Amino acid sequence: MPRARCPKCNKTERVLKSGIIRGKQRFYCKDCNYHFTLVHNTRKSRSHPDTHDRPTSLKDIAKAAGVSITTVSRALNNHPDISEVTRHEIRKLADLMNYQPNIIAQSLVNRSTNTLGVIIPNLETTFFSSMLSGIQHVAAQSGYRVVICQSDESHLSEISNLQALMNNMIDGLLICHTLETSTFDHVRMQLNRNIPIVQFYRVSEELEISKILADDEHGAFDVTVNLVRSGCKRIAVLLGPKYLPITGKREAGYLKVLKKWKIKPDPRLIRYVNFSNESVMAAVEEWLNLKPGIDAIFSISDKSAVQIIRHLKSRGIKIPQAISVAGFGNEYTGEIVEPKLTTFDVKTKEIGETAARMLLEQIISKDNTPKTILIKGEFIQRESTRKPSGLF
Amino acid sequence: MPRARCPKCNKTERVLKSGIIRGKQRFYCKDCNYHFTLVHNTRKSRSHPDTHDRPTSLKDIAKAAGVSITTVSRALNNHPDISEVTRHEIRKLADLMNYQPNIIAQSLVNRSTNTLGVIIPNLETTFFSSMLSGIQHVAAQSGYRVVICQSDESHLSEISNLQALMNNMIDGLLICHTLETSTFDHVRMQLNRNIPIVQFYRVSEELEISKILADDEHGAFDVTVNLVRSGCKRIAVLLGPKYLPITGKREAGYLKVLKKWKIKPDPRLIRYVNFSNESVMAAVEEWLNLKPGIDAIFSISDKSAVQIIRHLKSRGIKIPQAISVAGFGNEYTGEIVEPKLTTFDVKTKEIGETAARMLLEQIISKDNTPKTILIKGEFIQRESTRKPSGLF
DNA sequence: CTATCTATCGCAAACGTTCGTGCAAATGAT
DNA sequence: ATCATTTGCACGAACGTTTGCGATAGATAG
Repeated sequence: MPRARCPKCNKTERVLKSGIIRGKQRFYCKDCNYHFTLVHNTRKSRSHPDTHDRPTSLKDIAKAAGVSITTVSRALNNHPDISEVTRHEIRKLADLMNYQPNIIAQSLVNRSTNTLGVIIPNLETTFFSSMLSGIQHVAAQSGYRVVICQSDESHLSEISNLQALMNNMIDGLLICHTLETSTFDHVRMQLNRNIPIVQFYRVSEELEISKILADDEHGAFDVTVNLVRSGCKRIAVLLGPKYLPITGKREAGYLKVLKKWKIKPDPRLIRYVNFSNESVMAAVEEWLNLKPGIDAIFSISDKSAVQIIRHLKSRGIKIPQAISVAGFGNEYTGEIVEPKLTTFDVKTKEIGETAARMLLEQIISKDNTPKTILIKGEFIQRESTRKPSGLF
Repeated sequence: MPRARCPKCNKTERVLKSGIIRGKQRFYCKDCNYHFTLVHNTRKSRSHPDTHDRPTSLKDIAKAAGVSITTVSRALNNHPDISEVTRHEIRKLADLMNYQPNIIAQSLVNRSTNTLGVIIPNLETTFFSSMLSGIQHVAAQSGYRVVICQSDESHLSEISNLQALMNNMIDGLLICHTLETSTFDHVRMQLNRNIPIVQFYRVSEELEISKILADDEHGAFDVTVNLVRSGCKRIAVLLGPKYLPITGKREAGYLKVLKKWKIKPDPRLIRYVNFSNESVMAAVEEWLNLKPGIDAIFSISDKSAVQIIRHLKSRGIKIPQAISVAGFGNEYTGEIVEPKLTTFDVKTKEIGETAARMLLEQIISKDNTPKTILIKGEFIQRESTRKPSGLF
């Protein structure tokens, strides 16, 4: 058994084993009263502390300039305590050594990361990705980074994303809930940390935080009004899940028009679906078999509306002569489909921009009093509905 | 002049001004030999160090459990040095106190952030946002966050985004260059840091880093072959800017088919555009005025192809009877337009997923040897081109 | 019972910043 | 010349972790 050599007295006689620590054999020299293991210098080369390959730090510049770390930091931050000559000298040196501040260290001491978190149901449709685009632009303008999470319309995923993001990583959160999300305890639990949260598009009214919404009620009102004015009397409406505030708002807008025009609402014409193609088509088929036929379909989303148009066309139904179809959202496909889709532009990008601006404002002002902003949309008359006659 | 009171001796007589520091007046008490400013306790309440409103840290748990910070850290990290009882005790306490580790502090000491950076030209089109979606999914599976930057097809924006992201913030970078980007020094400058970079979709061959590409040459080959087989002989092709590798690859695929079928290439049929609608339409108009007319248009992107279809239809040109139109990319709109667009599915989401997987592999293995992966796409025959006769 | 070993914990240094304060030298006022 | 003030810089603590190593009480072997 080759005895270990004590690094202090350089003898081997009085050295004995002293347990195993993290897989390595440890030794103990009775003479020197010294514990040691055989593998050393794991973390950094202690023999030559200069030969690190790390990016240059303030310490490196300080050493090169012959000043303290503090001075370098202050010089680079334009602190008034530093003289013009020193500042200049240090800046030149920092440039030369290609110094880039370590954002992580800055974040640790400043307790802020200049990062916003975004939780969004989906990125593969322009509807949401354009919101994200708006968010990212506004954030970048203010020097904020954006980290994103897709919940994929899964409530559980939303919860885990939320918890992951809120761990000291972000200065504020933007969230657009999934279709599944009907309880909000996971958000409520995070409110005691002092990280502001702003909901956008799909919001919950039971939370006392800021919200950015599309003007769903007015939007649905506008669309329905235009359908009525064009002569439609039996307008079927496709809505989202019943517990979503968006659904309620749109239904309210729709019903308000019927009431104003004294049209008796037919509950069979109001259907709540989960956006899946099957549920949409099932609703449409039922409508088509109704005894007093329908003369218009107002769909929750442009995507469904486009599917409906294709379906009706395949069944030989003329649009808009027999049935008018209107969508909601103003996605690009609505411009491509034939006939071109009448819809309501909810200004998704503007929603994202406004949400980000509000969040940044809350972060900077440190004032978290809840505000709500409605983004006004715009009715877009195209070809899938008849033109209003103007007699009303 | 109200003299300041010394916080030590509580006298005002021997206190004199001592410069201005960070905007605040400083004082000096000759008796106590003590410097002070009037505003105190900015960083934390030093009088009652217990009454912080910070999230619970290891230190808090340590104090509550009566052990050292080290022990708490090790208990929570399942370090073998900690006994079962202690570990249990501490975990229970941590749960109770709602402890969440500070990711920033972890990142600082571990020198890794578990974060990937993505620079992407645009988010408002499904083409790129679905790549991002793929990236995000793969990253999330491995516990990595994703921070995104849009370059908005601006070279300068790409550069500044790149520099901002590379400052210790991310463990690896995924980049898809802008249309403007023809020099790559800004990327080359970052290669000496040991942060792996992977290019995807739009790549540069002059950089020795990993790349994930669509199979442009085969894709263009497949599309062109199908046009030729359907009887087209004068196939106009719309390409991107000449300096993009993608352009070269597609042109090569196109030319290879012509050569194989012994069709003499006509330089007037090959146009390089910058994706703007005007440049596309200008090219189309020139083609339509050519003496021996064209019988097919193969477009760089589905978006342009759809625009071309609408343009040709508005001029009364039958598709595909008079002119076939094929796109590239397989965007959703191609399915909506009439006639439905024949195109090539480049599998954007798969490109994103593969890029993220490769980057993660490089990060974990610490092996940055460049690899290149071609993502195989799929030709999609729809209605905007004639069916191949099968005689060839 | 002694010699050795094991299990379990704590100390303190690092990671790269920012910032309150100390302090000597230069400057200004009388 | 003397004292009051300003200037310019440095020291060291703090942010919340991780981790190498030291230390000790109990266990085990001989």
